[in-house]
Amino acid sequence: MAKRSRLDAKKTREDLIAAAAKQFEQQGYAAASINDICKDVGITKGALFHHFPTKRDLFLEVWTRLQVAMDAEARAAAIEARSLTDPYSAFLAGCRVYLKFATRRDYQKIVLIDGPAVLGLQGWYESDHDLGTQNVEAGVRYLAKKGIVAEHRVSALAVMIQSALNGAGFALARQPASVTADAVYDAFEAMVKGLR
Amino acid sequence: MAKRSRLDAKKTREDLIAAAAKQFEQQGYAAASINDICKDVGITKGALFHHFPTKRDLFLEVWTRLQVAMDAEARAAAIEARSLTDPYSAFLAGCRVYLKFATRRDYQKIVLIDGPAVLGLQGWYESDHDLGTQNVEAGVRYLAKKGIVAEHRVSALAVMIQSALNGAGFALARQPASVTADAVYDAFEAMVKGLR
DNA sequence: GGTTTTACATACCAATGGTATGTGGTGGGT
DNA sequence: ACCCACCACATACCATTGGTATGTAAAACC
Repeated sequence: MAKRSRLDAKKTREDLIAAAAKQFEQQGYAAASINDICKDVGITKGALFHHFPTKRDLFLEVWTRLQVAMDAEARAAAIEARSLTDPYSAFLAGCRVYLKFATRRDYQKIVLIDGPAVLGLQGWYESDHDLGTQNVEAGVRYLAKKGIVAEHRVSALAVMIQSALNGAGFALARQPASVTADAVYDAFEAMVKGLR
Repeated sequence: MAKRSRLDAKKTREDLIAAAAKQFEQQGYAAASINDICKDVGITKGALFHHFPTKRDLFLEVWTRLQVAMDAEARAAAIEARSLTDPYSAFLAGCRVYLKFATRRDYQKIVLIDGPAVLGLQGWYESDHDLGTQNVEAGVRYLAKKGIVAEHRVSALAVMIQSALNGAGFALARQPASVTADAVYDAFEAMVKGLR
């Protein structure tokens, strides 16, 4: 039986993450089977547990990649908007990206739904990979510096704004949709504008 | 071995729900063992599966009871506030109760964290037991009737307001707390007031 | 008072996440 | 060029899990 080189190992790992992401999205974390993931990749459990010591660690990897992707896109959007217009628009651009991710099925199932249950309260908040929180808080803090919102409300507002975006994403995923993406974004802007 | 009467069966069922609630809160749904719950009550699995066809059904019962308790308290507070002052204060009183529940450990773990993962998107939204959503939406709809918020934003705002309260509850439970309950109230009221 | 139904207990099952161990190939050191 | 440690898997196995099938004594009903 052909044993693989280090380069192949990296590919195996990537395949594993891709297969896991698919299973976690489609079946949910609990229903996603380690055996099924291995079958998808074409390896055995021994290989999987060689790359990831536990199912939770595999999930964490998938979770982190989604968060990093969201972070990158949000930062890029915010930076572009800031150079084109003003920092306030930049903040809204970041929120728009966040809202876009909150409507994605994989992001919903993995990050928003199973994430808290699998990683726990600690994992959710203590992890410095919770980039959504950091970005939103940075945005609100900037608004405070500009005098748009009160300084002492920054933390509380940031938490609530991020949660509002999460909930909006859920609402958009509901079938049949009682609200549209445009309506949500409109309402969100109205809410943020009211903070002045 | 003494077989129980129907009155004892009711007690067994209640004991089962109480033990399950404790386990679900302390261990989380996945880690909570059916065997442990049975051991707590002093019965066997046969009895448990006689009362609840599946672990999920047992969880649903615990989940529903929490939702009903929250609903009752929120309605009572809103009704009292409305008779004392105005409908706007009544809405805030209801939100205050919701926020209080969102800081409770059992409500967080069972309803907010494990709830979506166990019951799924369908169970979360399609269930007519999601009283939190219904109450918040009713409150916002009333504000719209009074001209405080735009009519076409009712649904979107309701979802975001409820999620904002959820997130605020989590933040308040975080150790060490980066925000206080008063600060959250203050920020929440400022956000809602801005909607006019 | 005999029959049905209720409220459990007992025994068992397939599947799960995880572990312990085996093994062939690869790469670095000399 | 050779050796050997290590890497990347495979194989075999395990305890525990949620769930089922069946048994059974007591209660409820006609």
